[in-house]
Amino acid sequence: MSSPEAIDTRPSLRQRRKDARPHELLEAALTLFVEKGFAATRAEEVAQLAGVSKGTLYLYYPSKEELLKAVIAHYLSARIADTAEEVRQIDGPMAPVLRNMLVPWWQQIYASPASGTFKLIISEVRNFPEIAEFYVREVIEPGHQLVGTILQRGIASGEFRAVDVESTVHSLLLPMVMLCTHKHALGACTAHTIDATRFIAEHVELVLAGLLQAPHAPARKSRPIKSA
Amino acid sequence: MSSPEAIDTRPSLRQRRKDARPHELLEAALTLFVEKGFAATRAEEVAQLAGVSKGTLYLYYPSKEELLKAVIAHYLSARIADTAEEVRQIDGPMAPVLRNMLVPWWQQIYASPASGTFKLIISEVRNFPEIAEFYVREVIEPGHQLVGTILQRGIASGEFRAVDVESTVHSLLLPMVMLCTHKHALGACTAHTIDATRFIAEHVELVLAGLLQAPHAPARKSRPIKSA
DNA sequence: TACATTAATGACTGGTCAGTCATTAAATAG
DNA sequence: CTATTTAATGACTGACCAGTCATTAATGTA
Repeated sequence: MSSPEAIDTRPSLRQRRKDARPHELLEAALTLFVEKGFAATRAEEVAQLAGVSKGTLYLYYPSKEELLKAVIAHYLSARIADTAEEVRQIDGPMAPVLRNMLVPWWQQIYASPASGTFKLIISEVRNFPEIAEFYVREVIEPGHQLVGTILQRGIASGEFRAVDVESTVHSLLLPMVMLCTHKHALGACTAHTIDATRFIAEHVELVLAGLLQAPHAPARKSRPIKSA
Repeated sequence: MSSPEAIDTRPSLRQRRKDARPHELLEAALTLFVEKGFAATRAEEVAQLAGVSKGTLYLYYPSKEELLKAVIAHYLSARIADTAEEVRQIDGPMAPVLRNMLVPWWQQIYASPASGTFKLIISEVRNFPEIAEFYVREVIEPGHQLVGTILQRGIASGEFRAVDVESTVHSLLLPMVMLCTHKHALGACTAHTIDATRFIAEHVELVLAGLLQAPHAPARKSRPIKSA
């Protein structure tokens, strides 16, 4: 049962461990950085959670700060670009795109550990400006581009009202980001929970209700508004 | 010009300084905790920004942690309860309430230093559970109660569609909180800015468009926006 | 078998910082 | 003017922790 060739393919337990370490360390680091914050997390805790000693951590990442950057970079290895390509190839009404692509996309993100990156970035960007640059370029801009395009196409076809695109993109996305952030902040330490799956779907429906052209909306005379 | 009684009223420079110190320290602490995070801020920095020595800081607050709690408590000394009372006394349609009370309320919060408390709480609650409890009781619950009541009254009168109240409250508020958070995170270190005043108004309009019963829906397009 | 290489360790070091306290300075009282 | 009280200081201490490196253990090789 032991032909010489067979032996060669076996990468040895040790080698396999070694290959897996960087990822295990990143996962442990994400968990702790999100939970306690970067400054309040000790390097040794990260190592321990990943099942190695502190020395081993520094074998793979030269400093705590580099570890942080690696965490951010890893968990953003973007699906956004792919999704943008998918959307470009769709034609027809945009409402189903929001319902059937944006909603599950966010539901997945929310459920995954990647949801923690938002809290992490919010808490730490100001101390690490490089992260800001990276994050804006890799996540915010592509994301806005994507949703902005969907809205513009809907407006162009007459499906949507001619709303302010910039604001509406924020109206769609900010609650999602806040929801992910909440999960790892207050949501993690009180009974005050939010039914995320439901909220994501409901929110998109509400925005859609505000976006879609009312069938025959007669311009309503606005009631006189009393100043407060 | 110097009657004996007049002398008595003068509280002496030193006394006035002493009275002002706690607030000056809180302001300095808020600024730095929001900017750098609690763990990464040195007690001496806070003292320096408030123009005193480290020893003086510890004369007024027994520990860094107590200082943090005092900051949160102080900047939440709530306007929410007052607003709730005002709203209770209003009758008639609820849309103007959202437009004329909620919008300026958030615009004010956004512009004030209090906007930083959201980032602070997000970053630090998990390390200080007492803060969570306090914050839920003093801010989240009253806030939700207030907005929830407005929505319910609108639905009861037929002004609004019968949406899910819980989700809609979140749809209204989460973006506002995220906006304040953004101001002190990414917004403070990149060119990627959001026109907050405008967004707040537009967002409420968008949600209202989704809320109002279709027949009454004001198919108002871009209404003139004053750049603030 | 002995030797070489590579992975992993954890005791140690140097710097940092929360919190203290003996001392100084200012204000007030007698 | 002297004595007393009160505000403020900043040098100091002890704990903590990022990052290092001499040592150990495991694996591979001859």
